[in-house]
Amino acid sequence: MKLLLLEDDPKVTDFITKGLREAGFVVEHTTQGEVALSLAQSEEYDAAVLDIMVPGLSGLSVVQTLREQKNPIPVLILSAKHTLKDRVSGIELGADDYLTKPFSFTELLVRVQALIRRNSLNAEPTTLQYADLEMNLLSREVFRSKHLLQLQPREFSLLEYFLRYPGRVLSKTFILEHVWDYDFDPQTNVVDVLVSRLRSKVDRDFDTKLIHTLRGVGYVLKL
Amino acid sequence: MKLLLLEDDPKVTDFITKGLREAGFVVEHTTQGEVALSLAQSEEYDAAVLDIMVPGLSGLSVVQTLREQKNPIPVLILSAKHTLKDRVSGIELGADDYLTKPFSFTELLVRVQALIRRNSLNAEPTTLQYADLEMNLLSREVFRSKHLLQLQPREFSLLEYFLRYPGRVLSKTFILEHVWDYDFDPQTNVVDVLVSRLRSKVDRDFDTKLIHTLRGVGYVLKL
DNA sequence: CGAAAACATTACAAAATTGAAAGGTTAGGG
DNA sequence: CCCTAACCTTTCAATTTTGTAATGTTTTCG
Repeated sequence: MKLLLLEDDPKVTDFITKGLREAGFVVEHTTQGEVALSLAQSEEYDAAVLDIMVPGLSGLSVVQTLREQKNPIPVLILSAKHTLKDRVSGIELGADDYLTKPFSFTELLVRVQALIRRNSLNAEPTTLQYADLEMNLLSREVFRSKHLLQLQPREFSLLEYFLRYPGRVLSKTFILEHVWDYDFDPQTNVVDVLVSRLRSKVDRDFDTKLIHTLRGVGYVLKL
Repeated sequence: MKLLLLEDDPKVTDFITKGLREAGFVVEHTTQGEVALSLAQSEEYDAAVLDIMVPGLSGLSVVQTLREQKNPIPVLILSAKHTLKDRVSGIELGADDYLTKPFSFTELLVRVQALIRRNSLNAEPTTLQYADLEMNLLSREVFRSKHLLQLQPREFSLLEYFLRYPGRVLSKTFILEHVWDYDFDPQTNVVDVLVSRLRSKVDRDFDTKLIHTLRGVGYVLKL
């Protein structure tokens, strides 16, 4: 785990780097915002701890620039002031967390670790699966037991909802709202037809059925 | 960073866990394959180090099961034997790396760190962008300067290739091969038509054009 | 048990997407 | 400067996808 630290106060720097290194982080340190920015752009770091008040480019400017460049590196802002205004603008500019001096080292460590963990967990899934059903959202391929299913866009969309909410009943209203973006009843049986079509591809050729009907309630994906 | 270790030899266990903990890893240890498997399934670990020769379920079986369950956790296999056969079967079953005893601790550390880093870097991107063009592969939305473009499937596919190879010339043959999966010339101007349609959505309403023609060569996405 | 409601399936029609062809435009070599 | 090849755009037709409606089936409840 590699961290980037932007801080100009030698005492604070020493205190932070020592602690973080003991905790197993590789820490790269600089006192200049410009350097911090170009280091962060290398995309080699797992998180950045930036002090607002440094000579040259401030920590806030660094976050701002990084976010403009769509750089998702987790950023923790350090500040001597603890005015609400600063806190708000830090978060608004794209920082993930904010800590005001003075702070205990443990406090910092906990937050940094939380940021890194959150970051890796928050990644959107690219595949959804349930039982032997597998959907790859990037390639748009769907497999049931290694067998490729050829789904139409609407069918894909419905199955995506089933897979995002496995075991949960999706009402017809929910389906109309999400698959079609309708907030009214089209007075036809579109949903029934779509479910039927999806079933013919997902369930017809298999013994264990995955799409079940709950009369008067909706449909569920379950074993 | 949390690691899972499957190892039954107390001396080796001690040697490895101490070193890894000093290097900042949280190490969870077990001597039984079954336990290792269920721990790995919790998806809380950043990597697993598995010894092949342990009582009960072997390290190889653990990897195999994990891979069958599509668990992408990076796995390093440890083995006393260094026969080619073992090495091959370990990698074949889905392990990411292989180390034979005896080994130096540094050797192990380097490999584990490499695995974790590689894993987080190898993640497929979910958005592609170039200049003010932005494509989200998961939501299938495309924006140019915050303005949503309504692309058809074929248009989307072509633009995806442009964005995956920005600045690189895509020949008509390349496009036929990738967007259509043709390995022959259909003798019509489908490619020209598709490029024209894409341009009308991507470039028509904007001053700076992104799709350029290279007469006799192909098309490029560039500023 | 029988009627009504909810659901399933099929067939057909409408709409959207894609491919082919034709005609116009541009660029570059002779 | 003209001719030709490459490219661009538009139009039309074929195909694919989606929506509607009709008909058949199942379940529930009096």
